[in-house]
Amino acid sequence: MAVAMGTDTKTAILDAAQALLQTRGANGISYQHISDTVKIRKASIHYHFPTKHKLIEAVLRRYCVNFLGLVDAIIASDDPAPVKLRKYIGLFDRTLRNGAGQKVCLCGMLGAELASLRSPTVTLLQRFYRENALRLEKILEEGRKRGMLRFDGEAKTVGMLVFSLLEGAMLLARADGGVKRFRRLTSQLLRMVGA
Amino acid sequence: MAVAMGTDTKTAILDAAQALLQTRGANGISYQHISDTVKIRKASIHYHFPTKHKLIEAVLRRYCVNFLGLVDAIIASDDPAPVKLRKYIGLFDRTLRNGAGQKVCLCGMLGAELASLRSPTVTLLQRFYRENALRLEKILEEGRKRGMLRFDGEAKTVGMLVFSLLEGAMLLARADGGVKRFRRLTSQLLRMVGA
DNA sequence: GTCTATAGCGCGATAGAC
DNA sequence: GTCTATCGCGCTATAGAC
Repeated sequence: MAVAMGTDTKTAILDAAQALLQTRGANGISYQHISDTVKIRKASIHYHFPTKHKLIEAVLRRYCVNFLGLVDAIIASDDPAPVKLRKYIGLFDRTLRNGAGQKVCLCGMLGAELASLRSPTVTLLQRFYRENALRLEKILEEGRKRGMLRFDGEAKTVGMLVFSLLEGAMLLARADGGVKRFRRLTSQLLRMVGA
Repeated sequence: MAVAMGTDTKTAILDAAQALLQTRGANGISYQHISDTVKIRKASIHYHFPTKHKLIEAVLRRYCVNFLGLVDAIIASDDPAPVKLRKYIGLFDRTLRNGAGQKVCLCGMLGAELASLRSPTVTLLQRFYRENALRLEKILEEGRKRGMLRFDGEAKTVGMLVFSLLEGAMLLARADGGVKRFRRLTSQLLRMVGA
């Protein structure tokens, strides 16, 4: 038996931990919370992830790979830049929708709790921010060159701005306005970059 | 003796709690942290604020009043709209600077921890967001009418966008780029509303 | 109004049986 | 790999002396 597909315990723990992290944050969850979701005793979680820090790091690492993979797929397509941008925004929109308006981007959440995180996790977070800004820069610059986007200033700066807005809008949408508000903001953003 | 000015214990606790909340969040601090800062035993804090929730609520209430007061002063001045906008952004910039790059807006932080907060605190948070967006709308609309700002779309939506960006940019700036990055983003934002 | 002492609980983590 | 049991600690909150 190579892999016990689907019901892999490690994956189930990562899934539960990620969902909890996206709603309550690192300081707001415990092994007990995870144990309540996955049908496993809290002590057993330590077999798969010896410490809480290691667990968070593992969740974050998987999240980054998955997310950036989706972004790269969007970039690799031959959609025009405005569509790529819409699809990119759709990744955040989906999180808000799937989480019943209670989840935010994992990296936005952990960014708020930065002071409680350890070095490998902080480094991963920084890389995630940079990689996203970089990919947005690419989309924006390409779109502008081909005349399908229109904005002043460096694409790099606008890329960071778009990313920062998405993280901020997600956070605030949860408290007030929900997905509807989030969409109004992202539509306005698209307008401001000429999409 | 009416008031023991300056060294009011209650105020000292609020100050310490606010600073800690802005760096570590509600779930990241304890009465012990506050006790380490203010020279008072942790049990004594309960005399002034019976529960942690009440303490957080009190910090938030004071923060909202102070912040919105500053915003109203900016609006009441006869500066042109672009200057008002710059001054408004300056409020966030100052927090980032004064906190040695470790503090974010209290309401951005608590927004991330929304799921751990109780009803009166959540309501205050929502009000803070709305009041800020409302005031930004006012500045933006006035600036556009007088031809000193230029942007497409509803001033209300752009107001929410500006506020969301500031909260998001602050959060991310702490992890990567600091005040310098924050300023690059806000300069770009001003450019995008024609300031 | 501040203190010491402590109740009572939940936490992360470990030991050792199965 | 998962369990039960438990350690040791930090937390919020309370009781009662001063």
